Amino acid sequence: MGRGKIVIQRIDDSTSRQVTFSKRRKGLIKKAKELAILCDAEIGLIIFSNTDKLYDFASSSMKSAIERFNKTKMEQQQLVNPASEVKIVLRVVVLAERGHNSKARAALIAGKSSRNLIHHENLELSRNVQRIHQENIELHKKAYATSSTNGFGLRELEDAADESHAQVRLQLSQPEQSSKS
Amino acid sequence: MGRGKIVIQRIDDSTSRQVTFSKRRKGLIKKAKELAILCDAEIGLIIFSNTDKLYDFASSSMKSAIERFNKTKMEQQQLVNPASEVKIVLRVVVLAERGHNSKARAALIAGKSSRNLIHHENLELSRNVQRIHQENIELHKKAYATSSTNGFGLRELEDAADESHAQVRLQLSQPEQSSKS
DNA sequence: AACTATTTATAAGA
DNA sequence: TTCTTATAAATAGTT
Repeated sequence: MGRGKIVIQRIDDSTSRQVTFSKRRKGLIKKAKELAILCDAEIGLIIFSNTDKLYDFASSSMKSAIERFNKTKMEQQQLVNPASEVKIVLRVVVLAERGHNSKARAALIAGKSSRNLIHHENLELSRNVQRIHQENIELHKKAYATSSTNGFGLRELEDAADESHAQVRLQLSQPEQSSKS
Repeated sequence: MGRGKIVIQRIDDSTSRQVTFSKRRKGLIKKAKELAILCDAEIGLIIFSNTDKLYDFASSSMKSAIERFNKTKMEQQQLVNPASEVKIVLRVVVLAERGHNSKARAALIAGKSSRNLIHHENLELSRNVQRIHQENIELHKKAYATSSTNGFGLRELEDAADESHAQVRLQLSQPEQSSKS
């Protein structure tokens, strides 16, 4: 959309790259805002220039968008994952063959009730999968919680200082006066 | 850009909202891609429809974009924060006046060497700020590390199972054969 | 930093 | 829904 058509490939000239970046970044953020408002969508947009400068837009907050993204991705993973339990059982068999699990190995060598063993291991492993997954979810929660509910983070200190600003100025001048009198 | 001009406000009719969302989302992602290529920028774009469906684009990976975003925000905070040290000192004075710090209060009441005390507290608090900040940075690192280097996460289990897939099939059939012979 | 000729995106209609 | 098309908006190259 300009005097001439362009091909979408890296702009070599650094000056026109910078100019184009400035124009298109502005346009992109505008369109992100419009989409969020028009369609009631939650949007998070992160842009780093090739000079490492950060520009971003979030319709609610970037934290919210990222958390929702991670949550959604994790749920999507969970829907795909039942297959992995089967794979894990297969892996146990391989490990058993390689001598990493003496119980399984013995059963394989004996060639008896390998199906029962596999079923049994399957149950145990399913529980482990569930546990590990739960741990991951909680680690994620904790990870995000730490940055905002640290209890005595810088945000809290600043807010407290801001709140009592007027009083602070008063208090600072009083000791000087009393030591002179 | 259409048959008529529109005002940027939530589209009430759910059908046209859906149609507009579909068109504009596509346009937004296209423009994000173009900006990334033309200007060699790193971009992460997260879009949730009002029906909770996720659409996203990342020029490298969303993980990379989010980590870089968090890292940059943290560094920006650090640059802004020297001011907070001053504020924290002021807060100490306020707290002292309120009786929360007997040492500081005593000095304030005596009206002597409050500047020395403040200077002293400043040094201590600076160290605390540094420590808390470092803790935050490490918590962040840890938070991101846990989701990818859990050691025995599902990814690792799946990869290991995938690797030995062919062998697994062999191993599964052998015990059955040997028990029949 | 503006300008404007063109291209591109898209609102409304089919 | 998908396609069409008139029109609005974005922007490439210029000044």
